[in-house]
Amino acid sequence: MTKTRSDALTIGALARRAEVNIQTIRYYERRGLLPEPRRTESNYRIYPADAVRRVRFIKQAQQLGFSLKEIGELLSLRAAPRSRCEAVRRLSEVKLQDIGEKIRSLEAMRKALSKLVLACSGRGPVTECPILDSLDSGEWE
Amino acid sequence: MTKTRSDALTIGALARRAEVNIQTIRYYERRGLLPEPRRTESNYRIYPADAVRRVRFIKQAQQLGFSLKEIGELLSLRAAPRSRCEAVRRLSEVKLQDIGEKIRSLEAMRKALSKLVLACSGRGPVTECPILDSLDSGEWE
DNA sequence: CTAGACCCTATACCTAGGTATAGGGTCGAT
DNA sequence: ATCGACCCTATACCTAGGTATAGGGTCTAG
Repeated sequence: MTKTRSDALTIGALARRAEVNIQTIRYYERRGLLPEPRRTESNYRIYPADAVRRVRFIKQAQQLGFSLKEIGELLSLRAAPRSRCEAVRRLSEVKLQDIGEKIRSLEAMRKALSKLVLACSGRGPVTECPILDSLDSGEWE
Repeated sequence: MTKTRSDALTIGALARRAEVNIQTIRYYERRGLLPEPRRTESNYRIYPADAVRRVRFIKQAQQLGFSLKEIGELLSLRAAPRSRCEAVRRLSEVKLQDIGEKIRSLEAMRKALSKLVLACSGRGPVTECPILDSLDSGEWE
């Protein structure tokens, strides 16, 4: 009793299973992240069941911080049988560096801002607010 | 010899001193972050010298992570003589929390991705790449 | 046979923070 | 008087990642 291949999906079914909006599927297709699927006679898209995995791949990669453009590169690498794992690792390392920079930048913000918040009693008129004052003078740098 | 008030600036001079694009000044005006300045007879904007501080205030606040919308709130607070420093501190605390969340989210990304990079030898064909594999299966969650 | 749920394309709109361009007018020096 | 540097408005464009709408066609259950 092998499953006969009636595991084909309409776009709506794919979107529900992959937990994205229908429009998002079409958008990914336009962006080249999903291949153009077969069509029925009435021009409806029909997807094989494993299209769900493909969409989830994209979502997972986004959660790791990859942009859609970068995800396109990952997918091309995956599709090219001659490519080496090395290339994937390189993209990932670049992304790790990006993430590190973002974290550092946010930590600098946090440090500067929390210093200001500590300096601010919360009492007193806004004209004496140390937060506004320092934004004005740029002292906090 | 007090400086006579010929310290008025054209938009270009203001932009140069505040180190922003001319278009940015006009954009801030449209967004309500800069008040509409006086005009010459020929309809040129003219700014008092301390408009430079105002623009820098905006830039500094951006560097602390405030959006232009939030900066608008800070500026309104500053302009309202009855408002209390308390309100400024509240906005800043909310912003600190935002920043903290972003950092946590980036750290989760970093952790997950660096685990994958460590698992990847960089050798071998892409079909055996542990990074791509795990994106596909979602195991790394 | 008709209502409702689905699908199609094309186009516009959204947030956020700007930047660029077209088609003008003005000002100062030579 | 004319050249270049400046200014004006209005509008379009940009990145990133979608979402919404208009105006259609299709499919299926009752």
